[in-house]
Amino acid sequence: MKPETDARITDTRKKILDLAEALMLSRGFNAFSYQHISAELGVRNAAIHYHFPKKSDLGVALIERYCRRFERFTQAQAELSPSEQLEQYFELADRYFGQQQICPSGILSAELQTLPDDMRQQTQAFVALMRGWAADIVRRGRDVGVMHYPGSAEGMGDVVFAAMQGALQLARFDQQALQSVKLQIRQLLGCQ
Amino acid sequence: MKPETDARITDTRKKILDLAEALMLSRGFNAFSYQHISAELGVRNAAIHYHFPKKSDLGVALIERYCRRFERFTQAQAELSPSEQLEQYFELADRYFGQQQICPSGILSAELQTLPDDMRQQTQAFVALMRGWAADIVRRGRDVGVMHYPGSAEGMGDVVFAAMQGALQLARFDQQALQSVKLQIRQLLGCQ
DNA sequence: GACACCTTACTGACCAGTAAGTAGAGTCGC
DNA sequence: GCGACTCTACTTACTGGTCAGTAAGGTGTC
Repeated sequence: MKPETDARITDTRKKILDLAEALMLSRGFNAFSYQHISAELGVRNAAIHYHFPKKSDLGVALIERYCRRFERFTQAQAELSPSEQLEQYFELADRYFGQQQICPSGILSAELQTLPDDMRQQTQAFVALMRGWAADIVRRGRDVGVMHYPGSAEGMGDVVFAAMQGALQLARFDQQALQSVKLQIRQLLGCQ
Repeated sequence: MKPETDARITDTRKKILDLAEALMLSRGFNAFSYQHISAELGVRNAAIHYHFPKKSDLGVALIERYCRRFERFTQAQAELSPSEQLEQYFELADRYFGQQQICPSGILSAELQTLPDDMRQQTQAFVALMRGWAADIVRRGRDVGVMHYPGSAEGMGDVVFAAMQGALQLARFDQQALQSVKLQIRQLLGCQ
């Protein structure tokens, strides 16, 4: 009966978000239902609706959390070198892969046409964040002389971002594809 | 009453496949129903089930058609130079983009976890085809001296394939992303 | 007694899939 | 050249399941 043991900290809302996140990244937003969450959580369907009245509310909350998390992620490694930042991004992808998941921007853009309007706008903001960050890394990498590539930093950032998103999807068929793409990007950037 | 005028050629089965293809590439396989097709076609729902008893039959037929079409596509340009072949692949992506669609391998790998088994296997074969072809182009490009890149042809092929798949998804938010990625890939390969 | 956080119980929409019937066109025996 | 048969390509009518979403009630806590 210690106050630490009754896990008040982990409230239902957060559990819902965590479960929804895992479901979205493996099955897609349209392909999971409130039933999937409530069954796993041991509550009734309507409990989910209490926290997130519409499914799009849940979706928007998910993407907002991604944005916040991603901004914390980039801020936390603002002091790292560009090549270290690139490796951090690769590790992020490894984590998704380890859980049979794909990139959130990947699933969201694939399903974009069927997403509710509010989710679509949030997705756009999230993709812009990730895209801008990839461009930042390779721009600063070239500025400090550790990365070398032709063309613009925006173009190279887009290639890195798109290739990693594609690689996570490719990795669903061939486990080695992710490693292969990571290695090739390092070589294309001339770092390591 | 000429025998040519009563368009017997365009049979329902092909119309179903064409409509299903467009729906899958824009909405995804799980997000379209037989209703979508039958309403557009002016027939009843069960008419679709006559041609494709299960939805997975329709899905498998779709991917099989992709495989056949893609093999014809690659055979037709076997004589072209590697850089011309690359441009042909880019034009393929442009066509998808022009119809607000994404790459079939993109949507199928995103939805993979929710696809029926037979579709999953077909998808794997299709992805292997496209992936092998991308590697072939850059391998032959390097062999004849018009493309230059570090690392293996397989790695570079994977990057090109994954980047183009990702670029089509990115292009749903920013129209210029596709052009940007295409240009950057050309520059990375040192051709043009 | 007010509020947060659930519950039970329900609605209406949509979905894949099935069963049975039918219209028309082609084929065969005679 | 005509009825009987058969096959293709549908139709109508239905089932059972899943879904998001709602309304109203309960329960514990402050």
